Amino acid sequence: MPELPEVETVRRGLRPAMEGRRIVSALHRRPDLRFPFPERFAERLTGARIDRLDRRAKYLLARLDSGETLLMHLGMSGRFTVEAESIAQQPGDFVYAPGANPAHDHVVFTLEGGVTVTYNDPRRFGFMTLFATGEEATQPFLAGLGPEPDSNAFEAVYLSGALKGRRTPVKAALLDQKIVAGLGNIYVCEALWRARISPRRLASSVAGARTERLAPAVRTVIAEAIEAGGSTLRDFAGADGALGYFQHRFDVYGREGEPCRRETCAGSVQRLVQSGRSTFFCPECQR
DNA sequence: AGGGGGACCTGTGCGC
DNA sequence: TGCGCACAGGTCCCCC
Repeated sequence: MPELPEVETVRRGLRPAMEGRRIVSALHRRPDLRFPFPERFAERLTGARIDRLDRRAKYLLARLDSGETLLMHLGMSGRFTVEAESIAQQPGDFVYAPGANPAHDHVVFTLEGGVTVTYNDPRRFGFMTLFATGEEATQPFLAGLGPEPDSNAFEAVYLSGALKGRRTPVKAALLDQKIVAGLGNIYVCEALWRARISPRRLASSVAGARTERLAPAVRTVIAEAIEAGGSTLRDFAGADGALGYFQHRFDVYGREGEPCRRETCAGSVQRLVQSGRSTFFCPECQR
């Protein structure tokens, strides 16, 4: 799945297709994804205009003029495709991304102007729900999320406080969406490499100079990945062929056995498993 | 209460 | 070529 940069890339791709358009019809082809669709899902969407498409952490939030917000999460393998004869293709726009098995087209939104937005998700870890706009603070998925990496709130002093006393490897702490919103397995590995911090180091021992390096490392890796249009791995197809090239810039993720990219380092990238998930790091320069 | 592990799914790629 | 296993971007839930 997509992590924050991929979700942001999807948001930017979907905006011209969705914002300002009414939903002519909505269709879900099964009763559930990860969770059941909410009551009267299609009915509540039909006729509503999408005023704005926002993002918080890895959630897409479509603000509707009905007073509700459509919350969408892509899980591990979710992808949106757009078919829109009426939208002139501009550099950076979405185009239909072929290759998805249509058996996993679970949701189809038909919008004004001949625009069709289809949600495809083979593993079905994604989900959609509706809530009253303004109720974000009591929404289980949104309440308690940590700051966005690009927000002023996310800086070394905050991070130091958030990691303090945590008896867990720093890698696990950075995956905790309550500490910082939007990081996933790839960008945590990349940020720790940039900050020269071992993923095995206890979070409680990351403070001072290390948080001074870690907060900007998180911020810049996410910013650069967004700038590159996210990364395109297996299940994540951004859409536009010009997008999604950040994976070519991974310093450690998926590079087991290859040389460390730090010029001053003679080490090589190792893979280990933490909490059942792969971690890639350089044991020479990450301490 | 915090932390670890399993569960939820399907698809792909690799070794035998 | 075929089969079985390991692994994949997330996160919820249960148990310790």
